[in-house]
Amino acid sequence: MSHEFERETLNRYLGEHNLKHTRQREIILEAFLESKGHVSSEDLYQTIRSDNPRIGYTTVYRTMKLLVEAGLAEERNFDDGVTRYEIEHEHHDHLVCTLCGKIVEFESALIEKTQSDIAERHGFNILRHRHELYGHCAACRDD
Amino acid sequence: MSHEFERETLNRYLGEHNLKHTRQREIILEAFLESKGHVSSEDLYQTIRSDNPRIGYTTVYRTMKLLVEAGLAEERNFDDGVTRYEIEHEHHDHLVCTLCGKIVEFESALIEKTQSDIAERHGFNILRHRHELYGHCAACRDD
DNA sequence: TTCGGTGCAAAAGATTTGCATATGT
DNA sequence: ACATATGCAAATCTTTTGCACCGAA
Repeated sequence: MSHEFERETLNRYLGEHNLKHTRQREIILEAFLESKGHVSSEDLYQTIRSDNPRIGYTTVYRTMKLLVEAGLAEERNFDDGVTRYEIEHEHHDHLVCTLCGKIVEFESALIEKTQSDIAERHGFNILRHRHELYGHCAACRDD
Repeated sequence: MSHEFERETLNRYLGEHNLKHTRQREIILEAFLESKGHVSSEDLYQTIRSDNPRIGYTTVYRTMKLLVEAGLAEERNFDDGVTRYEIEHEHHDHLVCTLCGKIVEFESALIEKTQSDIAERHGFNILRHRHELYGHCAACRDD
């Protein structure tokens, strides 16, 4: 899947919301799509900076929020006080290595089902959840 | 269970670590134990303030970290940028109402087991995890 | 007396906001 | 032309630190 599809989604969103298609937004979307995911606005700002010194970090922060609004990005927090973004795709949770920072995605229908049961039992209507397992990955355990 | 037990735990900890037993620490521990749990340092500071205007918020922040060290408190974060503390007790996770802020604890052996399996499958050695379900509680859904 | 503790003010770090200017449409 | 976007600086917000003074042991 090329990036064309994503870019089109953004353009449609911009059009539908009276927002302008700017060079900065294009550059930021590009950098985001090319990232491995789980990048912070600061990461993207640093990456973009070298080729585009005139771009402001404020614009990156604002644009990432916009991408979330547009449904292209999803916000994630991994307990280190930095907001990270990943390309929106099917629901999943994360394993995080606290030594090297490696992030692995996982998904469990059984856990999802159990969550629903628990929520129902407590009368809650669940809108979203966070589920993160923190520890040491195989590579780090060998050191 | 009275608070005497907890206070003794703190005193033992203080003694074992060459730390002093101060009036402030006593006041803060008292306020913490009397809270319903899931309180922030700021919450405690405000509560304590009325009776003890001379206490500094810095001391509250520092003391809460100390209580965590001592094993009396546990740190929690619920996505609103504020660190909360609860009285340390058996492991559990949380349901959070995003409308009224209500926090309900839950525990599931099935989920714990599934988590272990997933971690093992990915070669991770899990040290801790976060699992929070966000939504609307029964009371708020009725409004 | 001697360290650790406290309180204030200032610093930090991530993110947001005010505002004058620049730029899509 | 007009409304939105940008970029810089300054403001926020929560938590941490530096430092002179205080107080427990």
